[in-house]
Amino acid sequence: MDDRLPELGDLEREVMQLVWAHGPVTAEIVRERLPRRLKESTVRTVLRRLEEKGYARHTVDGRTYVYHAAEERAKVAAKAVQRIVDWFCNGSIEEVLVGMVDNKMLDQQQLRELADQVAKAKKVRGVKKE
Amino acid sequence: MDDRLPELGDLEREVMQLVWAHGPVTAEIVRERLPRRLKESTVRTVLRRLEEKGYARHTVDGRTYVYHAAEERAKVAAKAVQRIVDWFCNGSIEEVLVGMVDNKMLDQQQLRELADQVAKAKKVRGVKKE
DNA sequence: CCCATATGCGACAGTCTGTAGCGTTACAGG
DNA sequence: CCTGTAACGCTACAGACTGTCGCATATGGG
Repeated sequence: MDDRLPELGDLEREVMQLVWAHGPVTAEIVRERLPRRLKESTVRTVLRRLEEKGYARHTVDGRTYVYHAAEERAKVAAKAVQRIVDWFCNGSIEEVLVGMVDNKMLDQQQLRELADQVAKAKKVRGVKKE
Repeated sequence: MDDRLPELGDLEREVMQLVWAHGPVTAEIVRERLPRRLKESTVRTVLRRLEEKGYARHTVDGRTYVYHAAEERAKVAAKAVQRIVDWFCNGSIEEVLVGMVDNKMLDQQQLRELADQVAKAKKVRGVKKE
């Protein structure tokens, strides 16, 4: 439940982005959407690795594999951030936020708004899982 | 001013952690502090690569190299987080925070406190840079 | 002036990633 | 029922990155 997903390469990340963006996709769909033109086998290999790494799963439709994300994008991002925090800041999220403010990546007001938005978002979704 | 530092391997990260923790350090110091016992040359290679990657710098004391962090730990962490956000959330930090709340990595109250702490921290340090 | 020592360089194996060819298997139509 | 086509997984392979060193070289201190 708290598995550490392996990191992704550039292409792998691009593909995952597509998987997240457009719902379930086939290798062919991914291939079409990708900027660079790759061979089908290449795309399929990436998809397979993505599944091995735990980022995606597939179901079978006829003889076609349909891939869908194994975890929500936000969740994966959150885990990645968590890892960064653990590595560089002894788990202190605060330190990172401070660093971001220092770095002009966001300011206090923005941060405060985020706190509100998050609270709101949670309320809207309700007690989703439980 | 907004350079993307390359990612670090496990050992490299451990070493950087030491550089950040104890002020300027020599290869020997790092070697002693490291859990696993490595050869001096190994440590020096890592330090050199760290410098090549832009994470550290060195000054010379007699015939000894003294390494010190090129950038604050919090700043590097912030950049790393920023990259994650760009990759997975189209730059929406909010989405990540929501994900972290969802994942029970932190709750709204905590987030609100963070906002306060950050604001406070900034005030304490004053208008440092500018 | 010489030696001990700290340095950089080059090397090497193991792993990860991008990229793809190929043999195999399984629907779909004749 | 047989066969062609299409989708699949497997294996491969070169290039980068990393962890680990050994070694020839340069240099400061006594």
